[in-house]
Amino acid sequence: MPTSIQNVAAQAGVSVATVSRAFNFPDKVTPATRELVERVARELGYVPNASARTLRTQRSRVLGVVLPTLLNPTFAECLQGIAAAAAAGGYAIIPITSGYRLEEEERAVNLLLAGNVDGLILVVSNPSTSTALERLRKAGVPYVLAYNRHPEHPCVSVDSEGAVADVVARLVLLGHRRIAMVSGTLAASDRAQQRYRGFLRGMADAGLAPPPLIEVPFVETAVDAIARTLAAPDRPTALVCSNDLLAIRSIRAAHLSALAVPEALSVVGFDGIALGEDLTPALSTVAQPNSDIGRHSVELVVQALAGGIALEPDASVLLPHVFRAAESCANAPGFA
Amino acid sequence: MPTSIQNVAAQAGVSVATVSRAFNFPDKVTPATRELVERVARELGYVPNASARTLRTQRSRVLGVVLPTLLNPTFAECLQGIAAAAAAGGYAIIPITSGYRLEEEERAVNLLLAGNVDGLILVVSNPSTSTALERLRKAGVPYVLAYNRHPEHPCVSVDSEGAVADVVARLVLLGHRRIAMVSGTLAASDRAQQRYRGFLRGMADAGLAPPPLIEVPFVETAVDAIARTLAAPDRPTALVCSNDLLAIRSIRAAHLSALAVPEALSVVGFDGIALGEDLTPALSTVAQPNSDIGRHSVELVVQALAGGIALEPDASVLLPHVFRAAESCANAPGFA
DNA sequence: CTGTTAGCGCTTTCAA
DNA sequence: TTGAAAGCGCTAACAG
Repeated sequence: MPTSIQNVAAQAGVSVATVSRAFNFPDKVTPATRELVERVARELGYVPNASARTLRTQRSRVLGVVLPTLLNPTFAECLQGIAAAAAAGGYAIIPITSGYRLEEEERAVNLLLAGNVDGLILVVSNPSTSTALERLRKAGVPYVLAYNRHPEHPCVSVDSEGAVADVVARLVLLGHRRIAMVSGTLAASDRAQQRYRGFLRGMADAGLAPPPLIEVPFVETAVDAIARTLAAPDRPTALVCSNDLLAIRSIRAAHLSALAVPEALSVVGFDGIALGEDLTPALSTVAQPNSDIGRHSVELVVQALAGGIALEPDASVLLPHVFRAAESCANAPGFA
Repeated sequence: MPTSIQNVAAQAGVSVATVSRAFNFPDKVTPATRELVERVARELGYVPNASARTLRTQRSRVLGVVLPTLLNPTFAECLQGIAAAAAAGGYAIIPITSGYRLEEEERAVNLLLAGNVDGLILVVSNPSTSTALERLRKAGVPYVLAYNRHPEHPCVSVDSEGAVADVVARLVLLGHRRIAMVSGTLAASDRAQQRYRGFLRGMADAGLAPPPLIEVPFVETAVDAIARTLAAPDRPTALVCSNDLLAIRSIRAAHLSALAVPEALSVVGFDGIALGEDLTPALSTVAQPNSDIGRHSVELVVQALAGGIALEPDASVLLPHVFRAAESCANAPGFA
């Protein structure tokens, strides 16, 4: 039975307005009154009712977060950053996962909007095809996309395309010529598309013909699919993976194919999940500042909220990534 | 500018009560009225205001979740189960991470309570020392502990102690005699304590003297600490790890010590994170039904909520675990 | 079956 | 500096 402001007021012998002020504008009441109210409130275990406050002020001080999944540590790390920044700004968060499904993204946005969130951070499958974003814009609720990149939306991301092109260039320098890319379903993610584009560009820049993309729709069959490619006589000597989880599965596929990593096969990931550094072999990867992406996203919407201004696409920011060179990547076999 | 029930009523030419009924008790209005209301609501993009509803009904249909961290896939997997079960029961969730810190656990509970959650699922460091639980019980909000195990609280967990004792027995059967345990700070987690107890029991049952616990307080130094133990001439031939993340680091430590896993060193984890199956070597581990633990926890509090009854400690349930035999564990060196 | 109305707990003018 | 009172959007008696 939560105590209400009424009880505190009665017990303290002041009006509810005074109790409210004592909490929200401590300077607008006499120090004596304030202390009295605070003491009584503490004694009664009074906690302001968030719903009532939200209803009255039309601000919930809650941020909604829509993520594909928490099972990929990338997003878990990002969420950690979001949570920290939100807390620092006096906001609570309510995260919902969409499982990379469009209708779930929409459901999540609806749920969050109904829940009176003041703003949203979201990672969508593909901004171009997202119906949820349209609804969001119409609702007039500030939002920013994390990881996604799109000219019509405010985004916090890294240059995925450039990063992968660089990776290819590095591999070429290490003597690799047969370089293949491993990706999840391209259609399901704008990031996968950007990364693949970077792969194609990198190969073109090196004057190499890109082999067919190894597209693995289901994680369950990923290892098999990759192993199949590794069984070919002209198998690649290096695999560029669209994310770290795929890189880990690539390493497993190599193992099952009796190929040593990195001696017989180099593997490079993308994301920079913390776990990658503890693996054996340690994962070479394009490390994104996952936590910062979250933090920065929050800061953008909090600023918009504070200023009462809309968030425009030109608020977008590209955060720096770094290539984390580690054991899973080395010279091509036979390369001096 | 979210449309209110008033607007829908006016536009449809009915009273607000009718609109409310059309949404909450569709059978209590004429089909014609219901369709009219639904159509108008859709046209106006009406979404019921959650805060107003909560304020009025005193039920938020929101469950609070307190977890140590999402960076450990164990809890991310559990949260996935929680989210699914909550959604199925018509509840939203708001998860908060506590970073294994007591004061954060308390902060989280306070925040959640202020946020009007109807019930809570929590994973605390140690139920015995948790001040948050006392506050919770007093608040009269139904809650259940996940993973924790304590006679005075309703808990959903596995028999950690028995599981580890079994692991030791298995290792002994494989010829291992020098078996050591790797754990995080014992004081920080009741699970770590239970698992260690299981280790001691397993060793005692086998008539073996347990070597000192390898306690690694900080993840950053875990690999070094473990490697140090592996450098000793009477180094263990098997490592029982209190969780999968430690097992992964143990494998890395072995690698840095030029010890092959499992040929020179067997490593067994605990938790059963999905990733473990894709690693090389694939992780031997005590697999907990992480998702089910979450699901089951939710079901307990939802039932309590529905029945209006308190949740007693005797509602606790022990879920089955399975030993997942995989590549990281094998015969002791030289054992036929 | 439908409408009127009180009030959930809080903030915020407006007066005193 | 403080208090009285209106009202945020909704649901649930209670009437009709």
